[in-house]
Amino acid sequence: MNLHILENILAIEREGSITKAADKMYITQSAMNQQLLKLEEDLGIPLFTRSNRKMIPTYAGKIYIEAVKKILAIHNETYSRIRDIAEFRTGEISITHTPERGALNFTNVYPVFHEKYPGIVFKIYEARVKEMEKLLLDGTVSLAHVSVYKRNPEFEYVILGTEKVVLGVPVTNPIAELAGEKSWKKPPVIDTSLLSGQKFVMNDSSTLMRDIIDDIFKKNKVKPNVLFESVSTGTILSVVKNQIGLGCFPQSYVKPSKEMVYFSFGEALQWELCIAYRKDHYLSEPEKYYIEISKDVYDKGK
Amino acid sequence: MNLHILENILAIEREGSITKAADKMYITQSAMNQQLLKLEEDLGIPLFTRSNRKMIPTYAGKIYIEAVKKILAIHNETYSRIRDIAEFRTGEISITHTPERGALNFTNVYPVFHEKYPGIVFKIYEARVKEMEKLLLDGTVSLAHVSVYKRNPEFEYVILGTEKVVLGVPVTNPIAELAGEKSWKKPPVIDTSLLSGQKFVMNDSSTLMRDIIDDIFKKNKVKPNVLFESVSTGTILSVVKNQIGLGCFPQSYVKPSKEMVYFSFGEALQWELCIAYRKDHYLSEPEKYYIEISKDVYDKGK
DNA sequence: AAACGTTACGAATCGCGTAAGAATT
DNA sequence: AATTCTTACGCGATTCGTAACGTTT
Repeated sequence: MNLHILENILAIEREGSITKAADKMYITQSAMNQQLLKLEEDLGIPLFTRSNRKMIPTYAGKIYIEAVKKILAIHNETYSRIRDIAEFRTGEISITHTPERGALNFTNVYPVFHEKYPGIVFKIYEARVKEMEKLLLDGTVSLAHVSVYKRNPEFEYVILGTEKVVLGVPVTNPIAELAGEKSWKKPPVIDTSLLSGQKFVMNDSSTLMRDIIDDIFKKNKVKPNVLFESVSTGTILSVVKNQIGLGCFPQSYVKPSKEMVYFSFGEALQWELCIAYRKDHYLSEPEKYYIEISKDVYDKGK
Repeated sequence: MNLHILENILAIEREGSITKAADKMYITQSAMNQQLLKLEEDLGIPLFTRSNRKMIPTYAGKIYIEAVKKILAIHNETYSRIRDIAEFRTGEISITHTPERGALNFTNVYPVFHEKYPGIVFKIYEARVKEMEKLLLDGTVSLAHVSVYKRNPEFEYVILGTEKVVLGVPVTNPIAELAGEKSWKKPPVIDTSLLSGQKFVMNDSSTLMRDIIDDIFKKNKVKPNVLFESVSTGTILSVVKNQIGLGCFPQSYVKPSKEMVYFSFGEALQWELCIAYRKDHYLSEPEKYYIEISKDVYDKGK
């Protein structure tokens, strides 16, 4: 059944006549009549009482007409919304990032983006790196701000930059002497054999960071003394500053400090900061633009 | 465009695959695919991103799907309502009557009616007899409880009974002596020549009653002295009882009274109590039933 | 005679199924 | 090789317009 019949029914009611309604809708009386008769047959009840004077809706007709009005209202609104989307005037970019990292990046990128696409809203999901893959695969999210240690062949990655993992050591720890004056500028590579038995505030086992650290410690046969775990990089930093134990965090958190010094793990321990999306995902113009300015903002930030 | 596509779109989303959705909906993958492609072409934007893994709704797709859900909800509700109407389980009878008369009849008829058709509601319009014709003709109302003095060829009339017009005369008026003891049982016919110059409380000129009285007075060259007019039969009765003047009202208001006596105008002044409807109006089963029991109730009331 | 709804019929269009193609796993 | 979406093509159903018919004013 053709959708036009819905509008035509309303026309019949408005005009009070099949002939007049047909004229208004640019079809023949015959077609209009056939549409109405077929509809009435389908419903099993007349929608109008035929009077030579006028087409008058029956009780069923009134109910049907009310429904048609509601449906057409929804239909029209939906079509104009979708037309807006097609023209990038409105839309949604769903993106996921980790609680600590993404928000930072996002607040720098968003104002520039909003300039060009004021109608597009971001739907932000916070998730650990491991969960992000699920969100990308099931379509909950189209983009993910992610630190990549091991790539997944189902995804495409746009590299914003690389970041080393840094080891923070309290100044009161004997190891700290090996760091030199300006370790915050260029952290020297640590001799991992020194780390066995050291007290550590570890990243929570839900984090990618923890996987990576476990990985490198296992390779180098380091057995750390884990005091406790935390998902928060801030907590880890403050534990180190308070001379309680050693901790690992991304390079971007490094700042000159009197309470701690920094070491790196060399090339072995670094990851890529990426925006990831499914290989089969069609990138919309706004999404492409978001990725572009993310790269720009990251480069300027250096 | 076939309406089935709406349900099919939801199936594609649910199943995450055209093939599976097609199986569920008992059509071929090909047909399902063609429907989706055509719809997407019409909208000018894809509704799903094709992944070998899954069909994932795009942002536009999500919006479309939401709209479809709303539309199908309205559609289903409407169809079940209309099915109920077709089977007389629910419905509406729109009827008009005069403020004084109809309500009385209606309260007697309604309980019996409700027994058989509990789902049918009455939509009651109060109107003067003269306005009733408009309401019937424009379809606002399908039935009218009406007192018929002159028939209209556009309407069909079901006669419930006839009713004479009665003249009420205060006992203190000299004419009252002519009435005899039990005028409330059988009002004697008045000699209209006695009425010229008498004080009258007249029915309002919007009423059919007034037209009829004017008619008969003109024929008999009676020139009444009109004190004032009222639409309310109750007012007229109380004026007569208070010995202020004479008044006319339907026979059904006659009761034994110490303050007034009754006369009739003979055969000349009587009308038919009817239920009227447009000749081209299709009477539904409940409407037919309502008319039947109206007749029954009227007959018993006598 | 004019206006309007209904019906008959042929032509154009639409929608579906079969079957083959293309791409991915 | 198997699965899934896409495309080609032909058949059958649907829909529309022309035109005639029936009824009312």
